[in-house]
Amino acid sequence: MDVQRLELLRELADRGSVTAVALATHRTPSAVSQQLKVLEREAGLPLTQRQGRGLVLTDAGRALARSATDVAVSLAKATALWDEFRNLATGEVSLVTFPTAGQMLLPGVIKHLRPDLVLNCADEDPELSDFPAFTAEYDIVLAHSMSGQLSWAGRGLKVVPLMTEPLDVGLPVGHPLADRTWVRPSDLIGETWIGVTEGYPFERILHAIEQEAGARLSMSQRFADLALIESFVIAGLGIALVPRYTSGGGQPGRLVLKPLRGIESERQIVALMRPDRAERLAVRTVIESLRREASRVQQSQTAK
Amino acid sequence: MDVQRLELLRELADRGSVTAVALATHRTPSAVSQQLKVLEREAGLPLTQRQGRGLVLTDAGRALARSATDVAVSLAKATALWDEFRNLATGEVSLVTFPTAGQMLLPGVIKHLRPDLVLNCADEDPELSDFPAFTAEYDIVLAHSMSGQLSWAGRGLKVVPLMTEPLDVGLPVGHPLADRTWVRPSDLIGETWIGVTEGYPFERILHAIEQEAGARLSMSQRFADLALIESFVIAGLGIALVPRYTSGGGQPGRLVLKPLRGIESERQIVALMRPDRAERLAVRTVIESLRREASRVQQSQTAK
DNA sequence: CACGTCCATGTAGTTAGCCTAAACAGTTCG
DNA sequence: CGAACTGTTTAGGCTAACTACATGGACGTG
Repeated sequence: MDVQRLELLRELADRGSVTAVALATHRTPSAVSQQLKVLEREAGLPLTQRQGRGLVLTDAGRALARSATDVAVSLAKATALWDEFRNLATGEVSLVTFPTAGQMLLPGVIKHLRPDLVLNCADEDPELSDFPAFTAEYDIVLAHSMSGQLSWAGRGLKVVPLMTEPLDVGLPVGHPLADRTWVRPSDLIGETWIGVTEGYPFERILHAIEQEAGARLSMSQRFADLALIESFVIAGLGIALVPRYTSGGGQPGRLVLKPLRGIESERQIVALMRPDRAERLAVRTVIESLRREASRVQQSQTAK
Repeated sequence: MDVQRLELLRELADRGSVTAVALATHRTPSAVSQQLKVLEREAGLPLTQRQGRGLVLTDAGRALARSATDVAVSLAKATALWDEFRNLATGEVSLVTFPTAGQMLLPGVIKHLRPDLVLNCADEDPELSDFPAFTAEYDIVLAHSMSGQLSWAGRGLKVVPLMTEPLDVGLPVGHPLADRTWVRPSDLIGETWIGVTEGYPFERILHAIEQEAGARLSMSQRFADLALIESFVIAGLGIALVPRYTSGGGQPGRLVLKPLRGIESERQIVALMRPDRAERLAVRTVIESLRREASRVQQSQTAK
């Protein structure tokens, strides 16, 4: 019933290997192994079992790891409480984001943060990696999903919605649809598309357009980087689905955005966290700042 | 943010002195003092302050102690969970009761308990001592209160209602009211009463009778022990307010119970626990058994 | 099929942290 | 004023968790 040992079990559940846990907790694998063994003896039933050269949790181990999370949460609440008493939301907070969200939100957030609260940011390509898994490494993970679709439910992570961003159709100036105020799926038949990489969330909306319009879209290129996609659109090589608030920043006036009607076309930007980390005062402060910044961006954009 | 230290702070909040904490946790006062000092240094703000020769918590200390309870609860839940996995509700559970509840419930409970779950019982006089305070010493505290009146709210204790027991008017055989099916407050004017000790919960109902009947009751004796009261009633020295399910056991047929109408005359029997202890599997098992036994008693009595 | 690699886990030695013991200091009361 | 309480300090021992190193399976490869 030792908390440190429970925490180790929890880390094992999250990271999947003794070595990874050891690395993350600044210990030798031997120390981790020993402590887990003690925990197992205390529990009186096997919590782990070998699988190949690795180690996996048993059902009992997983259940215990889950309740270890509750312990970690209440402990984090306690430390947050006394941070509030001293009212200093200080310390370091780490964050990963996908590029567009970082570009849209982070500069504003960092500008308004107290100097003694350092926010360490990094970016990752959302389609290359399992974003929820980053919650083991980073305090805050900015991720996006299509509306309604909660791809990271049930993992026991805390999900804080920050904003919903419409996805518009990006056109080059002079395009036949460029003087419309909005477009429908049926308008888009026959166009050449600059697509996103396979598996990217935008993909679903393109499929929805195909279903609605009753025709397949021709997809000439597939890119992950938004700026690259835009440059292709501007060059007249095709049209693309782009997030409204983060598009056209590089070459203003040369890219035309048209709202898409007849289909729900938006993405949700959320913050993902391990529940215990979400309780930290410094983390909560950053989240609050993110929410403010997000609504500020949304306000200023809809005002246009 | 060490759990053991938080636990110590919590104990200090509950018990009020370093020595008491040391005694309860099988340590020397020195050890407790040192750990509290470390905690205070970690917290960065004073958690305790001297008062006379004793020690009291500051506001911050109390707040931290409260969140320490949450930690203790989640930890207890974790250990309970793994006890469930091994499904052995084993170990020791301690319990205090006031005499009548113990007489009514405990034999039946202990009879149905697994032999490897030892229940250590004790009784205390409810008016002599602060019952909620016993939760520091015992896992389960059986207490009673008048209906509606929750004298132990807000202390952060877990309260589990077990049963409500009517309080009847006890009469000697041959008493003028003995052939009635029930009595009203106005019927009781002019009687001599055998009362309970000052401050006892029954007191409130006697006052309510006085208010309803519009006259003061004459109280000749004041006892705490029920059997003593009954013997006085049987001897014709007065009438008394007695709990229905636990009266007349000693000398059956010589005491007559009459329901009291026109006034709510009942007491609630509840179990009081520290919230963390309430989570222990063994404790939960005992509580469940108490509830079953209570409803069994209530069933068999109302069937008469 | 032997070899290197990658895991997890034993073993021995070191160290850090928590405890006891005993002396000390402030407060209350007879 | 001293006896009997409080809680605190200091010194020192012991437990327990860590590191370093060695061991033993499991996987992939030349």
